[in-house]
Amino acid sequence: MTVRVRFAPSPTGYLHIGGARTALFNWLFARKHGGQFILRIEDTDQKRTVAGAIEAIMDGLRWLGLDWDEGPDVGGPVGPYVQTERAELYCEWANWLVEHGYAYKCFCTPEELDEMRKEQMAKKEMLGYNGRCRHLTPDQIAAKETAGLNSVIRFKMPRNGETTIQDAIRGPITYQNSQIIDAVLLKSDGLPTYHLANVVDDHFMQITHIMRADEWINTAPLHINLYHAFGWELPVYAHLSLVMNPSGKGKLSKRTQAFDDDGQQVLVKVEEFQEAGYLPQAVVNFLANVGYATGDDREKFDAHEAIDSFRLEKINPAPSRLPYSKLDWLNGQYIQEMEPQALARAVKPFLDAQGFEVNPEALLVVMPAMSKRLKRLPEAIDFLRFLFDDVPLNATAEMLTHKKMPYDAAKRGFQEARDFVATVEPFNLDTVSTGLMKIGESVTTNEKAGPFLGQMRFAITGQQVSPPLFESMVALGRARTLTRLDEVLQLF
RNA sequence: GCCCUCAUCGUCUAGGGGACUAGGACGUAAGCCUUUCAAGCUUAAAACCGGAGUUCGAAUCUCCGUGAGGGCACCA
Repeated sequence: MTVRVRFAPSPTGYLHIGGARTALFNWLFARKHGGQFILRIEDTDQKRTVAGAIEAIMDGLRWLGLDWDEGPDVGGPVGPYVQTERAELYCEWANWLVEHGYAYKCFCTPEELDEMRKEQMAKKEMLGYNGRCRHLTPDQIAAKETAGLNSVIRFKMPRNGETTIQDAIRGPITYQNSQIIDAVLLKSDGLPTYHLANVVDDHFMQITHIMRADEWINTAPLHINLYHAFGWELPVYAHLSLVMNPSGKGKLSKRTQAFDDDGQQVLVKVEEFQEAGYLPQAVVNFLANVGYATGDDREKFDAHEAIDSFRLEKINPAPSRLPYSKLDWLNGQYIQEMEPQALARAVKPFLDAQGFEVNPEALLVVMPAMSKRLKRLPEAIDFLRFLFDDVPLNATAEMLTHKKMPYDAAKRGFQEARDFVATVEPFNLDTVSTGLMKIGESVTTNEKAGPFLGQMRFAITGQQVSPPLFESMVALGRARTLTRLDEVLQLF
C-alpha cells in the first residue's frame, strides 16, 4: 500500500509557519516512502474563507519547495480537492448515517444551545450538547420539519465504552466515550463540519496517515467512531506537537505581535520570512529541526538529507518554540554557500526596494565578502549604502590618523593612494590590493598595512561598518574612488 | 469545571535501565586571527521539574504531585 498523506489548510489567510511545519513533515514522510503528498482545501466555513488565500497558501508551499502530487490546481484521480466542491458527497454520507441509525437530526437553535451552555457552566457540568434531539420520534421530526424548522445532523456517539487512538508518536490514548459529545456533522447551511468532511475525504482520497497538529487530538476519538460507523478502514494517526509563542505562553498565532529575546520581531507568516530575507532552504532546515532531530547531531541538512533520515517515531511530542536565532545562523550558513552570482540575484530585490540602482557587475565583486557577513539578505542594504549614496565624508583629518600612522604619514598615504588609483592598470581586486598593501606598509611606524587600510576603508566608504577596503574600492569604480580620495585630501 | 497531551542547559535537541563525568547546535562569555564588521578556529559557563516506587543499578520504567500547553462551536 502506498503512503498517502495530505495537508489540509483552511483558506483563511496566509500560510502560517506552524502550518508550514505540518506540511513539511507530511511532505517529508510522503517523499521518504515514495508516496503522495496531497493538498486539500478545507473551506467549509464560508464565513472565514478569504479570497486569494488558496493562492497565498500555495505560493508559500511553493516557495518552501514543498510540491504536492494532487491538489486544487493540478487535480488528481480523487478530486476535486476543494471541499465546497464536494458538498454533495458529505450530504449523501450524512444521510447514510441517519438512515443507518448512526446520526440524527437536531433542531436546537443556536440560542437554545447557548442557554444550555450557560446552564452547564453554572452547574459546573460537562460542557457540550446534551443529546436533547437524539430520541425524537419520527412523528416529532416530521412535525418540526413541516413547521419549517432548521436542522443539523449530529453524530450519535456511543454512550458507553471507550475509544483508544493509536498515535504513532504518542502511543495509545484512551477516551471514555461518555466524554465525547454528539458533534454536528452537517450544518444547517448544508455544508459539513470539519469532522464529517475530513473523515469522508480522507477515506475517499485513500489517505493512509494523518499527520496534524496536537490541537486535533481530542477530536480523534470522534473521527474513529465515524470510521467505525461507516465501516471504513482507519488511517494511522500522528499528532505533531504545537508550535508555541516565543514567550512559551500559548500557541503561536497569526496575531502574535511580539519580539523575542534578541529583540527580533517574531515572524509568523511564511511570506514574512521571505520578506525578511530568509532563504527557503534555511527555513525548511529550521522547521525540520523543531520537534525533530536526525539523531546524529546534524543540525544543518538539506531537504534530501531530511527525507533520508525521516522517521515518524523520531518526532518529539513536546511542544516547542521556534528558535529564531538558530534560523539566523542557518540562513547565514546557507548564504555563505551561495555563489556570488546567486547571492547578487538574491540581494538585488532588497536593494531595488530601497531605491538603489544596482549595477550587477559591480555588485559581484563584493558578494564573496558579503556572503560571510549576511545573516539576512536585507542587511546588505546598510553594508552597501556607500555604493549608492554619494554623501560627503563626515570626518576630520584627525579622525583619519592612527597612533601607528600620525598626521603626516596619513596625508602621505592618502596622497600616494590617490596617485596609485589614478594610474594603476587594470583597476581590479588584484592590483588594488597589492598596491595599497605596499603603500600601507610604507606609511606606518610598525610597517604593517593594517592601520592605513583601516582608515582608508573608513575614508572611502564613510561607514563605520562596510565590506573590506579592496572590494569596496573596486565596486565603487576608479572614478568615484578618486573623487572620494580627493575629498579626503582636502581635509589635510 | 471536565477531558487530553507534554516535561533534559536560556532556546532547539541527543539519549529509551549500566557505555552519563548527561552529548550536539544556536545564543552568551573569553581568547586567537584581523582592514571596520563579519566569518573561521579554540575554550568556558549552562540542564535530567519534585517526591515516592520497581531494580544490584533510573535522565530512561510505574505511580502521585507540580508546572506548561491543548480541547470542550452549526471554526477548522
